[in-house]
Amino acid sequence: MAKKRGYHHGNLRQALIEAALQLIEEKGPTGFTLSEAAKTAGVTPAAVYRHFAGREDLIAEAARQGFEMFADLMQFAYDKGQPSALAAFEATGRAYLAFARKNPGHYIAMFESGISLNRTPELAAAAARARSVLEQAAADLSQRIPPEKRPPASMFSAHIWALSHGVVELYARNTGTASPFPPEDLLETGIGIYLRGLGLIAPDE
Amino acid sequence: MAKKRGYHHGNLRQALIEAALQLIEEKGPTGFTLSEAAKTAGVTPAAVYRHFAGREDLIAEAARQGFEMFADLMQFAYDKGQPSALAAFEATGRAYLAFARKNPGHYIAMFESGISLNRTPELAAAAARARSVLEQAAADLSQRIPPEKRPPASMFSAHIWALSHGVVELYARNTGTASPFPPEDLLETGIGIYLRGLGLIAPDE
DNA sequence: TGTACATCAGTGAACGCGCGTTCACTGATGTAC
DNA sequence: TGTACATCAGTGAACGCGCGTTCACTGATGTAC
Repeated sequence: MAKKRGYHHGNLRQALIEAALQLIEEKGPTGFTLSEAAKTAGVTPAAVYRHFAGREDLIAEAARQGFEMFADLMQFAYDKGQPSALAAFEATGRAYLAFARKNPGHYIAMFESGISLNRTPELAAAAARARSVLEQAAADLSQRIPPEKRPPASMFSAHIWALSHGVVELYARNTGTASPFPPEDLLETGIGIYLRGLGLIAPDE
Repeated sequence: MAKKRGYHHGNLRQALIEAALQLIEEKGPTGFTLSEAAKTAGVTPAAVYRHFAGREDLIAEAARQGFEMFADLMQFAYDKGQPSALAAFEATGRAYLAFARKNPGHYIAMFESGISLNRTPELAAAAARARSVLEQAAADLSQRIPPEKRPPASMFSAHIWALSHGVVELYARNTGTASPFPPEDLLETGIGIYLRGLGLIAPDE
């Protein structure tokens, strides 16, 4: 708790972002309104305009912070898995799901809010950094595949990203599709089979 | 064009669904409004209530029709690929992406509108049928794997569904993430590698 | 240390808007005789 | 074939609501002297 009550809020900008994240998580990107975020932060709707150009800008900033956290987390997981390229790669997969689970508001703002990643240069940069961490992990691991059978690292990482995102969207949210398996298991086994397909894990492992 | 103009519309129910699909496609699930769907169909908003309980019901019906079409399409692709289990399986993968591409309104209503699949028994049944087609294809193909290494068919199909859905969401929509590869290629190569991981395709194929 | 003043974060009232939904109604259609 | 009537799909006006945004303002804060 920073200093709060009083005419001046102290740190309204961040408080608004956090209110937005909470509301997005609770009601989906549709349900989020600028007015309610302001009310949650204990402030008049008009006050929001001291810090953001409008509703969309607020979402974009939430998404940007999400990508920054996401990239940091993936980078950390990747580093921790070193020097084993395989361990590092699998750690990023687990980190992906963990991030989506722990920060649903951010995840939704990033991927489900319908916001363009090119809305601001800062947002685009954060998203690009996140992508590059995954691509780096894929590229490292690719080294072990004979060049002539090696898929481009960007394709490799796109496969993994798509699988991870699909698991999150279909099985880690309460859409009524009861997951037949825990999402974590689903992702881990899926990645395992995929890596075996690339010859990166022995067939009988 | 069925008989239209006049006090009675003729087939307002379906016209409303089609208007809804078009609007959902254009503006996302957020942008869709009952009033605008009514206007698009050339009718007063109040008229909608002769056919639907409300806004959500209209979306649910659009989603239901989507799942029916989807299940039919997958079944058709699967049958066409027979008697080769592998060909049948790969055909359903391609059919998945083709459906998402050709019927974005349906796809969004089905997977992105935030509607619960258990909202009505009809919707749940349609969704279950779609799932069962994919699971059947996976089960057939699994027969070729030695039982002790065979993953449950429901897991197998969940992997494929998640990968397909992820490719659609991340790379087949204009979110600003320019796809590094055509989504079709991405999905086909991804499924190929996965199947190789299961030992269903020879390593050098 | 105390006072005057500039800054600017947040107020509160107001706006126009389109939303989903309701209601008593109207008039086109189809059927019974 | 023509008339009376029941049905019910669609009308149009109205509602209360919360939205995003604007505006002139106010009063807390921090700085210069």
